[in-house]
Amino acid sequence: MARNKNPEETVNLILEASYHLFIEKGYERTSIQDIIDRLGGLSKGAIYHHFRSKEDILVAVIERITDMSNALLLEIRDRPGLTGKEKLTSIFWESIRRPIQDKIFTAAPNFFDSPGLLFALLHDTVENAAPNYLLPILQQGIDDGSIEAECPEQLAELILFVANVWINPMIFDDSVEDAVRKFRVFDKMMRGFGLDILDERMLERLKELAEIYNKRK
Amino acid sequence: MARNKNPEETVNLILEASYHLFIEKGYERTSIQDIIDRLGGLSKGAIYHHFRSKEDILVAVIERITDMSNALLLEIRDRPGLTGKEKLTSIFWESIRRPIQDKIFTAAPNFFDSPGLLFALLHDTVENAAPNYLLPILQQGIDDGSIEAECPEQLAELILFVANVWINPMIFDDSVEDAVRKFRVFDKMMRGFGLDILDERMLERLKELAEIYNKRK
DNA sequence: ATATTTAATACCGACCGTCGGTATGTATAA
DNA sequence: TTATACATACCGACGGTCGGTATTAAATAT
Repeated sequence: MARNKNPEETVNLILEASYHLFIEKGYERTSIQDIIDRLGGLSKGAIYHHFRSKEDILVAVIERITDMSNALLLEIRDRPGLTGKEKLTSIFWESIRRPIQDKIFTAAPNFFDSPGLLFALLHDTVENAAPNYLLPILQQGIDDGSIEAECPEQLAELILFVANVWINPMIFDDSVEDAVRKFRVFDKMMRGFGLDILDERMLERLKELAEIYNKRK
Repeated sequence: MARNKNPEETVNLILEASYHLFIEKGYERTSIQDIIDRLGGLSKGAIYHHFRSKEDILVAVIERITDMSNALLLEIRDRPGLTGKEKLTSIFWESIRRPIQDKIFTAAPNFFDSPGLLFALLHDTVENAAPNYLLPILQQGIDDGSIEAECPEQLAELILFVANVWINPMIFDDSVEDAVRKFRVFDKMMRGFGLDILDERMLERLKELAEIYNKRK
């Protein structure tokens, strides 16, 4: 392949190809050669010019995914004119209304063949998303009186944790009924913390999603 | 190495060696040669006589770990003369009193370098532990009136999920205070489900554990 | 301004060591 | 004698390296 004047494009191409391959085949089962083939013309040397290792590519890909999935949290956190509780409600409603991780979950029926990806999301949840995005929202809620919490750091972790790793993959559950039950249990958990932010509108939308995804199997 | 009269011993040796290596170095970074070296004398042919692949060894090792960590659940589930709620309390108290996963967590400061292991525990939680061990206990509690739950299947999943993946690794948290906060949030969550099973005795024991593990770092 | 040199870098592809896995052989237990 | 517990030589594929080439931008000279 001819030399590119602005190499960022090449980096993007590599990441794009790797992203799809990692999701389709899993990280371990994707070889450098696979990436080269998909890029059609780019050489091994080129890849190793831009990345130090295969794992380095994975890290960059994961960063993309987490950035993408955190974009909504970031935007809502800084959205003006809302109470903390309203922001929390917005997060759940909007992430259900237009599921960001669509591409990941739909394109990757063997998402669970790639523990690395799931684990990376988990790691990001604890190290980044919870303290930097959800915690400030809870704090604001505590300040403006719309939320009550004794240990907001841990509560933020728990909520994102359960939402990302337990609730989110529910679309793979064998039945819509199970998805609804998960939603109810999650709702009860949130109410236990004084957070009555889930409503019937969300449940209806959830059923829609569950049905759509179930049909694809 | 000479031929062993009962080959089960050889299988055990292979699993034992692999178990430690997987925990110390992670699965990916452990080579078959590493296992051979650790076994001292046994050959590659021997290993591939007893196992079809490296992944096959991993599966067997994971089965050992999950069996070990489920042994307590199994025993308590079938323990006679207790209400469902009392059994639930027993699970938490006894798993804190003598932490089963001691060996895993202490021997593996890079446990999180092995997403595969963590993921396997997670998978076992959803597919095995929750439906086969915790759910019957919740069901019994519902029957004998000591527990109230609308969706026991999902509740069992959630509880084990949070306990295994969020609470259990807390010993690696930077401070004892954070561990205590996690415990409080978890307690509040359980009380939200009408399960007031955690008490001060557990908290004290937890502080002990957290202090012990923190000193090792 | 234009031409020439220089240094940096985007990219190539042959090559290397290591890995998981296999084929074949040998010794021992039943 | 036959099945099996093990040994060993070997294979292809893998991640990664390295010397080299082509292209570009910056520095310098004209």
